[in-house]
Amino acid sequence: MPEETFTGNITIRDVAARAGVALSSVSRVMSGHPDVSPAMRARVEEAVAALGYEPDLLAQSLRSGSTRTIGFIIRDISNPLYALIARACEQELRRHGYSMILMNSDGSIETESKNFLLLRRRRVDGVIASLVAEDSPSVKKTIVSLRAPLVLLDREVKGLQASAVITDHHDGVYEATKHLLDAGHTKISFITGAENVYSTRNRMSGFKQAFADAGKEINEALLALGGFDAEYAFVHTRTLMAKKPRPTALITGGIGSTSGALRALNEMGIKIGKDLAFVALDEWPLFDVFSPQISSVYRDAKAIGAEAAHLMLEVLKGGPQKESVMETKFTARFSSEGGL
Amino acid sequence: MPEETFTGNITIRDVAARAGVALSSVSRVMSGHPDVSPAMRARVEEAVAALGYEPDLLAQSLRSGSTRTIGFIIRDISNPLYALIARACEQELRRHGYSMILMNSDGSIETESKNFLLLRRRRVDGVIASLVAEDSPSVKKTIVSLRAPLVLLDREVKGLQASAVITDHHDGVYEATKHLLDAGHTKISFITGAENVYSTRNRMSGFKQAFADAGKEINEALLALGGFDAEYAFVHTRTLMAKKPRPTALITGGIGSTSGALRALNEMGIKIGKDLAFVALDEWPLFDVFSPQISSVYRDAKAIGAEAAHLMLEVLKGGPQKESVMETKFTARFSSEGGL
DNA sequence: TCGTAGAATGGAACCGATTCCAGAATTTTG
DNA sequence: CAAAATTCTGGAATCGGTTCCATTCTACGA
Repeated sequence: MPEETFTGNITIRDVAARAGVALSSVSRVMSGHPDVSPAMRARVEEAVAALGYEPDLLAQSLRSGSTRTIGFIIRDISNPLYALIARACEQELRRHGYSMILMNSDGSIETESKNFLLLRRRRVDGVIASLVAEDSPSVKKTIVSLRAPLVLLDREVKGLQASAVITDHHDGVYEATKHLLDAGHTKISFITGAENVYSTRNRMSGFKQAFADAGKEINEALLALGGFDAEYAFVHTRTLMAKKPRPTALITGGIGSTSGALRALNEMGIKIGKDLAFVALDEWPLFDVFSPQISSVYRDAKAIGAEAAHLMLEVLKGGPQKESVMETKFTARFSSEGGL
Repeated sequence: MPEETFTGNITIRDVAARAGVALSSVSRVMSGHPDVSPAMRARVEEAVAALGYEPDLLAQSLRSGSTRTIGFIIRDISNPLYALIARACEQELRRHGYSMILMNSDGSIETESKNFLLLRRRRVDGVIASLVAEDSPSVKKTIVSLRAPLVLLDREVKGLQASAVITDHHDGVYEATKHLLDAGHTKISFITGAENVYSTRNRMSGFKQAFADAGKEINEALLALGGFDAEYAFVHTRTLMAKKPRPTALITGGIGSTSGALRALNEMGIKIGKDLAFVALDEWPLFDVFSPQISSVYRDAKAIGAEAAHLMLEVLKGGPQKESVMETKFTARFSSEGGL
């Protein structure tokens, strides 16, 4: 009987000693290697069970080169849309034996860059990310240096090897805009992030298409495409709503924008669905319960998260990189009435 | 000039070769060890810069025994309260060089247990968790076997070495209940999770105290203390609201419960603030913007997350385990009017 | 019966760092 | 100026596994 000291953790060495076999044999049994006799398997398994041995994932990772860990970088987990995506993604990754390291970039390119660097040092097997911007050369360089598969969320970066889960905002926004135009609106405001990310460009393309099809002109002065955060939307809602010919309708892109705009409108005493027609892109939980009920362009965050995980697992299995397109759906509710 | 092949990663070996020194010297320079001559430091730093060397965190972890990783186990990251906590916590941990592995337990004790086990195999330096239940012996055993510091969120487990961030729900709930009792309500329903977690017990204690101080009797049949999920609240709201003498007021504990209850009330056509006085424990983003405006017992999720990180860092530095108490605040809004 | 293919096992190198220990170089002390 | 103390540096062991290679043993066909 070997001198097993139970002060530290039980290692493969302890198991080998107890079973009276070589380290390599224990390893083979644990990993299900075919070159193992039934007798050997039984002896090792007995020792493993008796000692309660569990292989150290750190040591395994160092040797095998795979950490079974995926980095997940988003702007802000407290954004309910991202939270739903993250949850579905984590569940799916976990089902396949992967863990998720979560990092918030807080909307800062430097933080985002640092996060990528750190994930590289941690040797993660892959990264799922929603970039702050698509046109940052430093982030791009960092990503290339990762040499690990990448899945982008609603982003398109030229010259980058990556899978992506892309939302087709175009159709949803087109329907929403058409809905407003049909009701007679032309002074339509749009508040969302900058056009250096796919989602904004794609949304604007639906917006423009609707105007073009209706033979109407977009009033560029009513657009505020500068940031996804609530603060930006708050400030610009106030500014836009103070203009001389006031916009009669407002579309906000993203939950932060919607949140900031609603707060500003509330403070200004502007009632949506009455004084102003309002459409939100992306939904809140309980959109259908709270009043005023808000017209929205919906997307299935849970499906997006699961799909991101699938694309990642696919590439990790040696499969090809892919781009999945998720759809959006416009629902007219009370908030998009009135305003004229 | 050594034969540096740039096919793989740059290791400490490459740096040592280029600088013409021993591995140990490079290691000493990198870790800021005092026994290093200025000349040595300069040579090594030149080589590090020239090669772009970054130490492998995996290898460092294996040797040093510290992964600089904290596990974070919660029921559901898509719960906005947890999302805010997680974000603040991650930011704080990141500022101190730690990364966060996020795991959802989905309200299942088995999943929670598996998560703890996995975190142990990953050799995380600590775990921050909001347990599904406090009375599961299997989870308790698993936690003890972790032999890593633990910070509990709103939980008290007897005979467990752990720090904790505890919310003082008592006072907030007391005020809320008093508010309802003062208005003349006695048939007050309460829907939330089971009493095998601290938060429910502490909330019930405030609830009971208010009744006692008012000299009124609690109607036990109007309590539904069985689950934090929306589905449970949905079902029991329907049942409770169908009782012969209908409750005139309803308190829901937690965001899931509130969500399920609101949906049920909406379907049943019961208007809060008019047909029923309603108070929610924990807030949603934009509680003050949506209508009907909901009376609530608020707690600062951001502060809770940051505090959890602090407690963890404290213990990792060798400090003592502690328990921090966060306060709650009741705000009466429109939803708690009417009902009688 | 012997040579050889195949199965099973042990030994050792390796993944990429840290750290202890011994020895060389340098400085201080008597 | 020799001995001792101090400062640096290199070598080797170690963390806990995986995997290649060589060796032994068994079974098979010629």
